[in-house]
Amino acid sequence: MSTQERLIETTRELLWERGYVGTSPKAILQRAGVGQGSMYHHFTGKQDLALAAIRRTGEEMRATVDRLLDADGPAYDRVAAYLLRERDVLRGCPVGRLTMDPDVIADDELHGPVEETIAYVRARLADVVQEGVDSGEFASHLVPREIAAAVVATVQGGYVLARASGGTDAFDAGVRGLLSLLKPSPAPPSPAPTA
Amino acid sequence: MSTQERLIETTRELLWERGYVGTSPKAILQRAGVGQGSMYHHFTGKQDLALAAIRRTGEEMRATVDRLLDADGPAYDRVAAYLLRERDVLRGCPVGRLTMDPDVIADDELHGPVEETIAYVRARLADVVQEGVDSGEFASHLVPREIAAAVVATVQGGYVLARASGGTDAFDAGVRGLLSLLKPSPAPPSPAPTA
DNA sequence: GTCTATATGGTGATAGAC
DNA sequence: GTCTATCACCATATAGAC
Repeated sequence: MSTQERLIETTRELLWERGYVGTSPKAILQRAGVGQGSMYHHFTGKQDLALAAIRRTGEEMRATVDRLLDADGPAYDRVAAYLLRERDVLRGCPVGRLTMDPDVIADDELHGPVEETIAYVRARLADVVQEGVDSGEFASHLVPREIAAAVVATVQGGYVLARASGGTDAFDAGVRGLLSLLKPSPAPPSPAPTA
Repeated sequence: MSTQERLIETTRELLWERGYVGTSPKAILQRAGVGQGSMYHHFTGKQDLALAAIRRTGEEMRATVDRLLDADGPAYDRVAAYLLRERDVLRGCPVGRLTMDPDVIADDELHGPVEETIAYVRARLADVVQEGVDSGEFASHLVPREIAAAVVATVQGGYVLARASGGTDAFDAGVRGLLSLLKPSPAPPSPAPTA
């Protein structure tokens, strides 16, 4: 792996662990095993390097969401796949956590990819919910973009609960709670499910 | 207000805005208009001052939750009151945001009041949901502590969505989405609601 | 490309005068 | 109680040798 790659990957790790204000160039260089000169050769500074790292993390997340939601099957199952996917719960969301970073929010460049990534996930989930409403799988009074927001919020907030309590149970509880609310009723005998 | 009070209140503000790693003693002193000596007279250091600030913020939050959930009325209305209460959405949660702070999570003293406060809110909400299940207001298959976790997570995650998008709409959407899922069905004619 | 100085200002804490 | 040194160390960036 090139020096530049190592810098980006190490920055991604540290941004995830400690956020932007909590990550110093020095810490990145030490963990990457790279000298200071290399970083300022490939990037203009901390912000520029963080930008490359955040963009890549955003791309990765969008790809993951695509993979989960592009699957076949009922809308409920795809939403459930998103909610139940394997996660490093106690580490939190590498994109979402940046929203609590004052220097990220204050910087349009850094804020951009964060905003786009979260918006993308919400939009893709809203589409799936819309399909579920259209097919009669979900109640017609449900508003897809509201349900999508609730789904993403449950995940993002689940990380908060998990980290607050020091365990993953709270995350799982929130997800199960939401799924229990979302689950299509046991379906009265048979009003032609494939209609 | 005493110097000590000013320090605590200013620290609460800065922890809310910038988190623990993003807040320096110097910044606190400047905003509070206090010299360095005063801080080290009243507190042993940054951690000690932050602890006082976090404890107070936690107490305040527990009091707010008590006020909202102790009200009379259907469980749904009380949960809705919690979800719909006035909030400074774009500032996020002064307690929840600390869970993303690596130095808070790594420090048992600082972590303590954060954990207790979030656990308290979840427990109080779970009690309300349990009442709703017991009274038949909510479906019997719902698990109170799971619904409570979903409710708190929706709020905590709603802040993330709001800050990511730079507006409060996403928060409101998530809350409305959850409430639409939670809302007791329009109630078939009249199976004695006060039974 | 990568390295090691070097520089300026911030961080977190202590010392001791008033 | 509050203030102003003072301190050792870190943060971020630049300069220039190799």
